[in-house]
Amino acid sequence: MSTYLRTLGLEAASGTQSISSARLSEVTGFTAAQIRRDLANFGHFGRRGVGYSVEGLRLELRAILGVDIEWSVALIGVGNLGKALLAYKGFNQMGFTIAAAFDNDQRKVGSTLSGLTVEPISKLAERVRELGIQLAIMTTPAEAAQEVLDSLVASGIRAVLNFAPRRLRAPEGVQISNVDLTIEVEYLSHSLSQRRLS
Amino acid sequence: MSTYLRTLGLEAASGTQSISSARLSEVTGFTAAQIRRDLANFGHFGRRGVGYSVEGLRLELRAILGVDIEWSVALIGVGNLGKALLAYKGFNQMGFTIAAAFDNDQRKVGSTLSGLTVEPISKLAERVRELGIQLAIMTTPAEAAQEVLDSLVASGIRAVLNFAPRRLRAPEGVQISNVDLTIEVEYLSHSLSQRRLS
DNA sequence: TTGAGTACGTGAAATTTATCACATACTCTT
DNA sequence: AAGAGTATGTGATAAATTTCACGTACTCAA
Repeated sequence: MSTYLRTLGLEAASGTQSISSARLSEVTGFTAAQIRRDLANFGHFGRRGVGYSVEGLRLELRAILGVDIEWSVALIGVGNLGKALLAYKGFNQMGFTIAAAFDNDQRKVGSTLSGLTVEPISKLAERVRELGIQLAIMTTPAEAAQEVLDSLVASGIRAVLNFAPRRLRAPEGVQISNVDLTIEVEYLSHSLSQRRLS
Repeated sequence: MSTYLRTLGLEAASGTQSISSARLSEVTGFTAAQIRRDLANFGHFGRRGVGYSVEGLRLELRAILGVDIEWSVALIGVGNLGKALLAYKGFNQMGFTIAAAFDNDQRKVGSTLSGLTVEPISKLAERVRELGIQLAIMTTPAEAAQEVLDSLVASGIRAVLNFAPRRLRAPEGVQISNVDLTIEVEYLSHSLSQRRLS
């Protein structure tokens, strides 16, 4: 659904009013049937013989993805990856505002990055409450990850995007999404290796 | 398979000789049956009644994933994300060496980052040949992505990891893996939204 | 108004993926 | 040596996902 929304953004920018599943298929690479099925799952957004209204579908998808409202996000771990995410405009465009940044390294605490002052992790619970943060992005070292997650859960956060290469244990009701950058590269090296053999 | 390999690394570090699918299941979160199926797909690595040899399985998985040899990688686009990836040690640990970094921004060309001098994209084909690069990571802006990919393909690269939020068109035989950081966050905001409704 | 063209939505079929359950094979103790 | 315990590998089964194919609904031109 994210991909569809992004594609619709491009289409809207180029002035298209209406779009068919066939056209979406061309651009996104999914099959047309797949796209129709996906969309029909959430409601009847299209008109037969016509297609989908670009603007209408954008609004629907925004609501489905929950990006029709602004989300406050905490970022924990201001290493290289953390800094990159802080500066990354894609989140803002999608309605995610990184409202606070935390790190345990005394040398980083107090410094300003992309307009945010880095705070110590001990302030986490307090700031989460103050700023109404519901979502966290973890870019901590693997060793610290579980401990940080426990703090996050304790402060009431219920959705976490984890970049640390470690599977985390969280109580029921806390949603964790893991991103492992090396997995993707390994997939490529796997297919290159396979190709070599055949 | 990547996850299994990473888990085995941890187990090896803590001195375990042999590991069962049940134990792997605990740590990785996949079901034991799933793990056995996955592994059996590539060969008979385990011993009944005993389990898998941690070291033996690591070697097998390394070979399967193609990380039993060193890969030379080119990085194109030295923005924040590019810098983060350059400094990211996970790639090195897995046998990926970023051998060259490229950018089209004149202000960046010539600067040194993580021990690499940034080169202009015009040098791409030449350097790919010289360094035997087979794999590229693209962290360019979306607008430049397709053009850069075409250059990469022309210079003989056949596997690309793309962080630019745009679906790329590549000829048959060129493997492209897309990473879109916002998709993961949107998935979380989607499930938070759903939860609110119920 | 009618007919040709377009394109969604969706049952049905096909394919893929995951789970179950157990025969097989190994280890260790008595 | 035998029996109890453990754990793989894999047919069979179940579940999920994708694709096919077509009825339905809309547009436009003549």
